[in-house]
Amino acid sequence: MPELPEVETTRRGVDPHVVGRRILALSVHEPRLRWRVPDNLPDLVQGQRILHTGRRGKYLLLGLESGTLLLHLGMSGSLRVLAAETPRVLHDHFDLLLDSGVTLRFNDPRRFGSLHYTTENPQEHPLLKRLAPEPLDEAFNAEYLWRITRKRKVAIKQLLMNSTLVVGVGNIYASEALFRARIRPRRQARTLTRSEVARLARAVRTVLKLAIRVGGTTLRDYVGADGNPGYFKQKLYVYERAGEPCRVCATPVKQIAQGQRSTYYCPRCQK
DNA sequence: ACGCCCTCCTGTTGGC
DNA sequence: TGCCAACAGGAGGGCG
Repeated sequence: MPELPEVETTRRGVDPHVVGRRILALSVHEPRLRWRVPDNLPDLVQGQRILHTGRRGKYLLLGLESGTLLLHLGMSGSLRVLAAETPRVLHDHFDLLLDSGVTLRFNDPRRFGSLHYTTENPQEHPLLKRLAPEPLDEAFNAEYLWRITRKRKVAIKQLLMNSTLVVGVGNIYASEALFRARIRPRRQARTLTRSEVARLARAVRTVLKLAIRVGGTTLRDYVGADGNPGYFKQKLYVYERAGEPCRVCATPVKQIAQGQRSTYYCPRCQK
């Protein structure tokens, strides 16, 4: 599923095809996404030039002349760069047609994705303004993680997936970061020591950067803007490896449930 | 402030 | 083979 590395991969794939292009039309085929796409959105963006792309957490941003488009890929979404005449397939929900003959086409079987437009500073948008610091920015460091973990009883894995505390980390990278930091996912956040917090902050950054480098993780649906899958699946230590030998110590990987989500860890490597 | 539970939707898988 | 429940990568909103 699209977590930070998949969204960043999509942004990088899309960027050279869209910056400087003009939007000929936004065609919404299915407005019923996570939030209904407003009927007047096509009128608002038509004719505008795309000035830059950006990302905030798992939101992909397209900076236009008079505003910003905010796209979330949800659980099963992908945004592809295609020739405008490419036939649509099931679950293609909108097309952003550009003056180059290319279209940005959004496909999302589960419709948990979303598309918003704002003419204000996008960082002040209700969906973005409460998000935690970017994990690849300086502000996300051991000191920050130490501070937010001190009084929290919640399991550290669930804390990693709370976007007001840490952004960009979903179910896959939470398990992977905890493995790399050698910390058990069920540990209460406040019980982590200084050195564990430092290892975890580093592990989050490392795992996200490595995943970006290989185009993200494709388990089922995800493809980048060019239609290619990501290759980080081959580098997963624990995710979806229940019963298989730990790549470090060969102990069988365990699977547990936390908040209705699967978590994977090595009972020997992680304390 | 925090923690928990529910919800949105479709597709796939596994058990009986 | 068919049916059905459980589950799948997110996260906002509401409640106590």
